[in-house]
Amino acid sequence: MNALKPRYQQLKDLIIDRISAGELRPSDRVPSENELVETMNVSRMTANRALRELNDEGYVERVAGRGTFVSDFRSQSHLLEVQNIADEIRGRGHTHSSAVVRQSCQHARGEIAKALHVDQGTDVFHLLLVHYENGTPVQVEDRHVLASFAPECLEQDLAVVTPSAYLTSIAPLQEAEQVVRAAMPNAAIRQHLGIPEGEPALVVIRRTWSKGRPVTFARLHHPGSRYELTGHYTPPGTPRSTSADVVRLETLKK
Amino acid sequence: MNALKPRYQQLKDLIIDRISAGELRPSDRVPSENELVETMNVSRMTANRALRELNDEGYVERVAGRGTFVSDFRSQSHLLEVQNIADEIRGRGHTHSSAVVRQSCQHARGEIAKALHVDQGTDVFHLLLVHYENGTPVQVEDRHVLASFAPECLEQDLAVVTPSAYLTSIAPLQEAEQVVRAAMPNAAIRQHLGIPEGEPALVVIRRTWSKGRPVTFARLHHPGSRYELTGHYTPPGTPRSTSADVVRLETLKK
DNA sequence: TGCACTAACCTGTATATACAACTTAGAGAA
DNA sequence: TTCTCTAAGTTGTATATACAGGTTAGTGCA
Repeated sequence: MNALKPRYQQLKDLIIDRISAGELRPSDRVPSENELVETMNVSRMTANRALRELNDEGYVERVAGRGTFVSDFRSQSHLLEVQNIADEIRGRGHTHSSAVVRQSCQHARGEIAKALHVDQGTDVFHLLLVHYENGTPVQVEDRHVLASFAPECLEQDLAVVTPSAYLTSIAPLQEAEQVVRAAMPNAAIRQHLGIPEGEPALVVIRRTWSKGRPVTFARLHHPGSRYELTGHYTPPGTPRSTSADVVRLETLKK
Repeated sequence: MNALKPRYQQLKDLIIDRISAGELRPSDRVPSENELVETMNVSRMTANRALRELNDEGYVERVAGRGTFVSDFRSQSHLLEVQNIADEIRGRGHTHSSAVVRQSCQHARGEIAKALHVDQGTDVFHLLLVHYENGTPVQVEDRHVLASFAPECLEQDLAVVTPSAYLTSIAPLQEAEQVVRAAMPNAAIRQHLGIPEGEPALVVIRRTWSKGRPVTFARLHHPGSRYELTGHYTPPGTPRSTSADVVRLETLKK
């Protein structure tokens, strides 16, 4: 029953776990092939395969003659791939945490009412959270939710279950619309993100539909210096291979 | 000099070429490891690595006991409108024009060489253009093209046929990778875009693949105050999750 | 006929070995 | 001191070998 994983996969898991646990940090040295041969009792080719695949998947970078080093994950997420920032961060093996700044009921007005296709004065919940990756702020989530769609929204502990996780648990999303902008954040946003004046923010404005109507409208501010969106398009070749190969166009550790 | 590729890479290229040429069609059987051992004069482990990586990259699917088969990837190319800003602008009923600032041959180094997967010093063409919508600058295109991919690049009048239009006329694109960032542009970029100091830029960094290798690397700067990216996402029961949903991305003038 | 079994494939993994190329620390010479 | 060169360690690749397990066609028995 317990299908034993291949040895090379066990090695990969072991190293990924150590990275996830923070035991190995970006640019730290990963045990060399020969060290793995001795400590893990495998052949060098098996250790080579484990480290090579971790390199292909972006977890580590290998330099002939020097060694293998933990990649400096730069925050990135997939364009148009609507996903939970908590999952995104955890998918990088990092720790997600968040703080709830505001969680209240308001009457929709102006832009919000228009975006949600409701009359002025309709009840909406206003949520303001800061999301942290390994303790560093990476997103300010300023979200409005149609109260009739998620009536128990104010009772949720949104620091534990993120708004988008909670909302998708209520009903599947049908459609999402995103706008990406570069903008100068105001002082409040700057303070939440811990960025200096003059640094731009990457702003994602997202509307999500469920049951045929828009149910939530969110402004997501990210620090321009620490966050980027990646998109990937493949007509004929290479559908799979997780996040694979392609993504690294930055990160030389200096 | 022509650094000889590893044997396993030669095998991969060979099979990709046969797929690209239509000689091997989806669900066709690919030569088995043992057949490659005999016909290509390699060891089985080398053939195994080639086929295994092709599997990881989605070109083929392998079934233990049965064999290796060309993946059934679906029909081609949307994204082309994304590739060409001239079409996007004209699609809005506006007038596109562009000015060529630089069109020269350089030796790849640092980030460029890394992004294009070539050695330092490899010939690349450097193109710098400014694109205008109704006379207003909307994009600075800073592009590097593998010289071996587009040897006649310097003879083109890129103000008439945009670089991306010219490149797609040479060979179909296999894959595109995009990164979106918010950043403060330098003085040169600011001047080209006609924006004041302190205004952020929305930067799209795009790499495109053809014939299995990255062939061009472009940085596209847009004025943050006048440009945004919009995307649309629908999660219908698309069996192919990874590719199709990430596709539609269009620029909109505010 | 119908069925079970087997032989011949195939992929998946693991090991031992070998050589090449690269990097760096340190020994040793000027 | 400063420079050069070497030795050790590292990754990258290639091969030969071995065994496990999945799949299929075909043999041969009932």
